[in-house]
Amino acid sequence: MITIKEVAQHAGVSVRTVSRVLNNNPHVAEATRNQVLSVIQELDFRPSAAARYMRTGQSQLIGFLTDELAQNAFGYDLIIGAQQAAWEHGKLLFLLNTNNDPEVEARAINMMRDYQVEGIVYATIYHRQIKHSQFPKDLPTLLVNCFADDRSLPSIVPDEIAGGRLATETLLKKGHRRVGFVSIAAKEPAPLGRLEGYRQALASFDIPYDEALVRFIEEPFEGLANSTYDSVLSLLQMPNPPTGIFCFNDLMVLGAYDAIRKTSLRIPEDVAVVGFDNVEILAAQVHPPLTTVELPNFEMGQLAVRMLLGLEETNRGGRPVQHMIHCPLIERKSV
Amino acid sequence: MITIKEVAQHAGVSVRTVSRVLNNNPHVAEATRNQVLSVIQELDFRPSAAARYMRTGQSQLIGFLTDELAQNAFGYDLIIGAQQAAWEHGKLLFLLNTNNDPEVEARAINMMRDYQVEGIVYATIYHRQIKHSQFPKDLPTLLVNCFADDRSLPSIVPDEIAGGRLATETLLKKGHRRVGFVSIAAKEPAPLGRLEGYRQALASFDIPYDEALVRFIEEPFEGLANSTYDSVLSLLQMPNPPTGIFCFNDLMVLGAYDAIRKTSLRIPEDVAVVGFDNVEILAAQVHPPLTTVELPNFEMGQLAVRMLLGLEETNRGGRPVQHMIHCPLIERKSV
DNA sequence: TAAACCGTTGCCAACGATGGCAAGGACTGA
DNA sequence: TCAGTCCTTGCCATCGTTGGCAACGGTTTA
Repeated sequence: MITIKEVAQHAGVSVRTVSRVLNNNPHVAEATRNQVLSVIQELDFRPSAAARYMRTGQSQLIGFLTDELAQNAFGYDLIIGAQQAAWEHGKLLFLLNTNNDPEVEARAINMMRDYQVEGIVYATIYHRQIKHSQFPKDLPTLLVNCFADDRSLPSIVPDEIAGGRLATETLLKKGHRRVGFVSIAAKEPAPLGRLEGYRQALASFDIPYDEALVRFIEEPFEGLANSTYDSVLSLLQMPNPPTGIFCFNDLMVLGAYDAIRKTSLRIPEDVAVVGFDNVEILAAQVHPPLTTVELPNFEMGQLAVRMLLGLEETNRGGRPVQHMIHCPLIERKSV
Repeated sequence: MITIKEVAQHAGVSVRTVSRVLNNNPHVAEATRNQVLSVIQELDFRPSAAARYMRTGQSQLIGFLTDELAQNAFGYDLIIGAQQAAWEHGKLLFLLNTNNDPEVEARAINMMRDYQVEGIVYATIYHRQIKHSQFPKDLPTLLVNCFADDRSLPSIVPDEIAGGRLATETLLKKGHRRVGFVSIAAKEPAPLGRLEGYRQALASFDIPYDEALVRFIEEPFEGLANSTYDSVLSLLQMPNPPTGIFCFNDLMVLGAYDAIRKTSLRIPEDVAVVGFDNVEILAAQVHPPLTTVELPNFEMGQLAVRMLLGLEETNRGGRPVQHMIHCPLIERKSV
């Protein structure tokens, strides 16, 4: 391994001067700088990040902690967004997937501290509440897709209500007056919020909420698409069936499509469908391509890192910012 | 930040002794060790990885480089597998996604060198050949899902031929004698290998290869499921249609299922389907659940790290090992 | 009784980089 | 001509940790 000392020797200057060149210090004669630069190139020298950190206290590292997120297709864009933002600012990302095991999580946080990460992004796969106490107080922490029980940490979460409203309104605006909603039976922000959005949208069109049009799939959620098939089928077999269906997520749309085709109805002519999440390999590949509300994972990851680096506001009125991210509509062909 | 010096002061011993405790050096009296340990706990001291590296030259870091892999749902298991193996040996993973941009890739490798990673795992999304020259010769490198043009680097790739054979045999064993194959028109190891496996399986059952039963989808591959729909439909409308269909990947199965249902045939009673990749959110969720050949991404990631750490053979007869990973069949309900 | 030995401990240099400080040379202005 | 200034450069301490070496007191051995 080449060191700064060797570079100095080869260039016939002191170590201090090489250091100055490395750090773009103006107090170096142009000729000296070029000389050093060429030696650096020639020797293929790269300063040791560890040694640099020792002096400066800047590790340039960001810890990225996930529960089960990284195991799942849904969240990968989040990591990529975070990585890109980090990269743009010369930072590197440490990725650790804890599989939602508290013990692993504690060990992961310790490891990150060992490497003196400048901050931690903690991202969860499902929008949920977490305990703030698991994070060290002395380390900047940013939550994505989750929020602290006492709101003591800045967080970024999707605006589920607005998203649910948008999905429903998309159907209502096309003239659908009987709109079904297939969701999951869980007391979590996502199903709760999207349902609330669904109700708000109906209300804004002066349509009464009809609970016969709403189906909640119970746990376990393994065969989710399959359960959705049953739910949608029962919806379509009602005497006054819905002409538009809002699915809680894109995965469920697989089942919904099957059910609609089973009844020989056409999409979108007879029944329009709107999804949620915009998982590309589902939404863009099903037939017809799915109109869905996007969970802007890439942007959320990007914003998380930017906030962590202090490039965005993280405090408003003395309280950590709780960002609500707008989920845009991705129009394809199912409405 | 607490340092070893402060621990030493609090414990009333020398820095050297604390270091010995930290490194489980036997030359410490039991009482002293306990005393130091309790101070460490009390102060919540963690040794600085950077300082430690400075002395020992062991960064405990592994670079994980991906082309577009991390952007795609297909490959995340690979990353999780690698991470878990690294974790088990006290190593940390640096994740960098280069988006297949050579410039970013070069910069990423440099960054990893800055942090003195002990080795690099380079994983690609599609099985392909890469140039060995982009990697530094002085850094252990392991290729996953790809191989070096001159085979100068150890690599781990799926056994496409055996996988294709397994998929096809699964159909043949159930009595299907007319087996269609829908693939992509690309001169890459995956389509080439799986086709070869398909031919071998037919041959072993004494069935002549009939090119009318094989369809190749041309680029671009955006609407892949949709193109598959057309291909499968044309296959089923042949005078002597296949009763079993092998799809190059699980994504294409979405289109295949649609086409089969369109012709009012049942799966698997009238037409059996086998996929490839075992992408959970597709294979386990379509109806009926898909029997498919698994691309064992988790195991490949795990093996990559183990090989990099020297826990597995990386050289045989003076040549870098080129591992062929067996792809097992995941039986569900489509055959 | 002295030498050898053992277990335990501490001093100090080293890893590779940075930054404060000072010094050398060239130039300016009086 | 000389002091003052500016530009450029080098010396050296420092960051937190580890490991070689030496020293210490106490015990065993010849």
